[in-house]
Amino acid sequence: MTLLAQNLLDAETKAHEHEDQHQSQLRLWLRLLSFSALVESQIRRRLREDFGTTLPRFDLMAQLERAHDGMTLNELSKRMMVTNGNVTGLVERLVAEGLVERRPAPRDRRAQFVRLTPLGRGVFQHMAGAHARWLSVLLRGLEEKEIEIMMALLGKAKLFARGALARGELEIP
Amino acid sequence: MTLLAQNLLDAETKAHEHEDQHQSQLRLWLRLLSFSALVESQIRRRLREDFGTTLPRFDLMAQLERAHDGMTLNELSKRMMVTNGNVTGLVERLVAEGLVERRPAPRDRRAQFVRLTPLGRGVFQHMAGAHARWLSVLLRGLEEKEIEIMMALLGKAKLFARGALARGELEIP
DNA sequence: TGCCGATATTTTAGGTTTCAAATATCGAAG
DNA sequence: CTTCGATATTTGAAACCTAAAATATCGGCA
Repeated sequence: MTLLAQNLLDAETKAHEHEDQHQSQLRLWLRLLSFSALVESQIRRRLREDFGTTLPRFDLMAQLERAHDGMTLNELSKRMMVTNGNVTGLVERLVAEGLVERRPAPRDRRAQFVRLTPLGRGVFQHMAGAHARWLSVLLRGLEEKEIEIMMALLGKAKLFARGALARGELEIP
Repeated sequence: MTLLAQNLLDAETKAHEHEDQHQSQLRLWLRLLSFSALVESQIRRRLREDFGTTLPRFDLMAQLERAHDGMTLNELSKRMMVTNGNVTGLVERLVAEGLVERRPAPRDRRAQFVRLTPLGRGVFQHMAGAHARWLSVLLRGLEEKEIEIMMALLGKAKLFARGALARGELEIP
């Protein structure tokens, strides 16, 4: 038997050994997705009905609210975990609505800073309060202790996932 | 003091009483979002690089794979938790790729059944295997026991959220 | 100074998503 | 049988999102 064939067989065996684990991981992922889809759809609906805005716009404003002096588009896209081109369009619309303003970065003529206008800040604070209340309803099922457990597990999972990605474990397996 | 003003004050007091809880619920939600965004972006990338497809297409095929006789577009949109119009377009593209086929529903001329073609079934099984392996890497941080805990907590949270929604607790608060 | 790889942003093309309006059909009540 | 509210789907407009190419600038190095 060739070494390659041996390795393939090993892999096959290993795969079967861990198939149950695969199953439960898949089920967890699907459950997580369906829960977050449920919550997200309600938040989107409420943002639209109550404030005439969208979740991506709210997210962008939430990022800006913490940085009083604003931040660069690039940093914004990293924090929001979306592409640069996406942020360009979002900022465009928020500027058109008067909620956000752009200004050139002081030392770097490639970059520009973007920040909330006073209007934007006021509007956001309203929305953030409502947002927190909606979440308090939608997550009512979990007690404080359970929230802590879940926070810890998600934190651990994320840490390991980042590690695996950094080691390239997801590539060409 | 008017009744309205009294109610508003009560609401205000209540809000402050529960503010810590609000905080932890918000933090949990953000952590859940950031973890699922991380996993999702990797799965999207892998589906594109390895199979030249997208997550929504994969999701649609995954729904169809369980129903051998196919299902109606409406049922599909409910299970995927997306709008009807969305499904129309997705099915259109999958039909064009030869992975899915439509046929009129037997008794209802408004509806049509949609199902995987044999090609679609074969392609999906390949993708599903890879998908499970990616998840096994991305969720490696959680032990079997922890997965069970998280499954239970998510299930509970979802149940309560559905209940709250059914009782209209998210409306005009 | 002038070149060059890296970084910040925009643009382009295609796909995804939503809502609301339009179309077609169903099923039941009169 | 006819009408009418409900259901299944499609269409249209606008937004969101991505990847990849294009543009502009930076910063270091010869």
